Amino acid sequence: MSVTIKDVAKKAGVSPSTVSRVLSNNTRISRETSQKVRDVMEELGYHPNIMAKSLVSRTTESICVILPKPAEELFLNMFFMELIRGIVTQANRSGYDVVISSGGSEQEEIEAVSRLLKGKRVDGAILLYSRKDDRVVEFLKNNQFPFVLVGRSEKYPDILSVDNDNVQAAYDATKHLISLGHQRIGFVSGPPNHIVSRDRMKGYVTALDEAGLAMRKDWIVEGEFLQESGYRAMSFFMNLPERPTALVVVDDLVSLGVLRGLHELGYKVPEDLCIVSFNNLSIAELSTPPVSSMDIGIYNLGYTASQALIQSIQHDGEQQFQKRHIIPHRLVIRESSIYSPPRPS
Amino acid sequence: MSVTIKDVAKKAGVSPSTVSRVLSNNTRISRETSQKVRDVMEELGYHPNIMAKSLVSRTTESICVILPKPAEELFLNMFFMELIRGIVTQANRSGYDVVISSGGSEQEEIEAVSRLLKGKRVDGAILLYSRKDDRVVEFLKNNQFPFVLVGRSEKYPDILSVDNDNVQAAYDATKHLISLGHQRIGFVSGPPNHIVSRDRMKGYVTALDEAGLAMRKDWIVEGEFLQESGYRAMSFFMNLPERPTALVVVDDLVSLGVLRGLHELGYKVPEDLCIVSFNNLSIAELSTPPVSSMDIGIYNLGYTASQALIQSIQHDGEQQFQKRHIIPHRLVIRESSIYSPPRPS
DNA sequence: TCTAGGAACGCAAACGTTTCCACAGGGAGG
DNA sequence: CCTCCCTGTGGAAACGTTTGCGTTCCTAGA
Repeated sequence: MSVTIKDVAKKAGVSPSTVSRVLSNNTRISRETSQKVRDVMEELGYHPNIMAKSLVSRTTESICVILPKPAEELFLNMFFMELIRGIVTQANRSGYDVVISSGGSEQEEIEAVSRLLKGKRVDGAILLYSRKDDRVVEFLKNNQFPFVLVGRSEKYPDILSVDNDNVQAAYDATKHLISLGHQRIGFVSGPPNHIVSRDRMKGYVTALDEAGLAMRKDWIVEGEFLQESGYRAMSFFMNLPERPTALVVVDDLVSLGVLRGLHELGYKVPEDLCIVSFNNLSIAELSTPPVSSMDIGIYNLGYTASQALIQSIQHDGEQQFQKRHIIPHRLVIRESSIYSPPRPS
Repeated sequence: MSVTIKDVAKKAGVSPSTVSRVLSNNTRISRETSQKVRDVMEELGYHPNIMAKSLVSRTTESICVILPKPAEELFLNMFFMELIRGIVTQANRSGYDVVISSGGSEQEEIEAVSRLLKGKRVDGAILLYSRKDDRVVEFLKNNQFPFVLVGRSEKYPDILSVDNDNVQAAYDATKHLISLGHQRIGFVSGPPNHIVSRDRMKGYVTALDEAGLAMRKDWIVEGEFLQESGYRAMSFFMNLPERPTALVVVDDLVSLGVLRGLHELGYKVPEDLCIVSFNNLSIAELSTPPVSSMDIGIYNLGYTASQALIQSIQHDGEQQFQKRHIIPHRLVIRESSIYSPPRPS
């Protein structure tokens, strides 16, 4: 049927082992033989059978990435796609393939990952989410499978992971507003049980502290990572007797809600309220007005995760590699935060 | 090392062949034997080695999807992710895995697909884009590899493909504006060499024709699938002596540009201009105001593509299956088009 | 009682690689 | 001149399955 290593061997007048060695760039093969074999491979249109190779070499040169369950998916599409691009690009560059698996329930995820890893279809896995007490992490850890987590696990701080320094990022974002002269800065947060909400809140508070500004409980609102959260926060904030002049918002999507809320209430951004948000998804740039956002290097997160995983696969056992990778963030300043409030009397 | 079919056989007191037959739900295995084998598999934590299986059965039970080159990627992330979700969900449901491959140049794409298909890593491929004279399509066709195209190929109309009826969709969108009483309707198109631009333009023109409305060349603007295009189109349209009261816009992203342009010029949507656009990406819902958009069932496109491909893989040769699949569209009406113009004098 | 045929299972050959071991030939060192 | 090592190559086993064919046993029909 298709042309095998034996066909090439026969035609080139060598043994299959020699052809195999040419394939793997083995030294100890003479220049001439090597070239002759390569010519024959070209001539016959030979492509090595990856399955056969994997079977004997016990390595598949591919990794899998588990998409989180679809519950909270919709608005995260841009985020994931960017991440996947980073992962796939790096993996391909290292000669690895990427298998995508969609998670349903946590149990289904475990079954999928189990089938892929125990069935030796992939050499390792990338996990895209850190829920609290993640059983998938536990499963992978117990079975000694190579894997990397994009995000942070509170329960297992020592596992291979790639993440941002969210505390510092929020600190920087807040600092930016302070440097513009804002003294009354609010915070629209995400769900309090999410580690990222807590980290960003922490950075916000630290920055205020350091600047000697008051941290006011009524200027902090918790919600979901949804547009509605931002929308609702506005009707709350803008009805306060004393209002903030600037806002740190935990996510771009929430910012969109903030923007709409302000628009409906007749307020202007940035004149009435300055906004800095997080993640720098494309919607941050596309909204009216464009909103300043903390770029967290999503592509880079994926790229680095892939790199770290493959490294840990290839140098199995050696523990000298870095466990936690921190991807740098960078504030992208746009219209929503280019206004300084009038000096307080 | 890991537990194989032989271990199970030994422990269950049967031959490897029997275990294999249990695995494939072969009849002619007695209930008791089958159950005993299953118990042992459970007990030993057996997982079949997918590579070994593929090697002998000559089928990998996986497909690949080729992401288009990153040039025009950025704003398409949401689109692709949704598509991929559909693909992966259906594939997994059919017991298939999905390998993602990122295209660089067209040549690189061919090499990737060649390696995956000739190397027998995957059984078929999904192509996500129809450029004109696509060499990848040609390559797959010539090599008789199973594949499906999401979109339409002008050069090869007879290949397996999944697409929308863009002519009809544009017709429906335009009709919607007409039924609101609009008589002066413009069209913001994409690149004229894109098949989708032409199809949508055609539907727009047909609807106007049918309603006896004038098709005016100066109310049609061609551009890119970019926000800037919409933005520029506005400074053009709104300076016209006679302006349209409604606009059909070829893509949600372009609509965002339109929205921003109008905002800056001080016009209001929908009072000054109604907008209907295409694709119904999440940004259409999240913008201010939310814009009416023709939902083209992106997830469904992916799901159906995957289904069609797997079907064609499994029933190789039999030609009785549908070649072109059309995914239904559905207009989602939002604020941007809930205004009827004053009756013309 | 004999035989045909079906049900349940075992044997062994593939699938296309990689890799350990063996081996031939040649040059260098003693 | 003999041995040793090194270079370049071939032989063959192994990786973990599937599957065609063969075998055994049992039942039913003649």
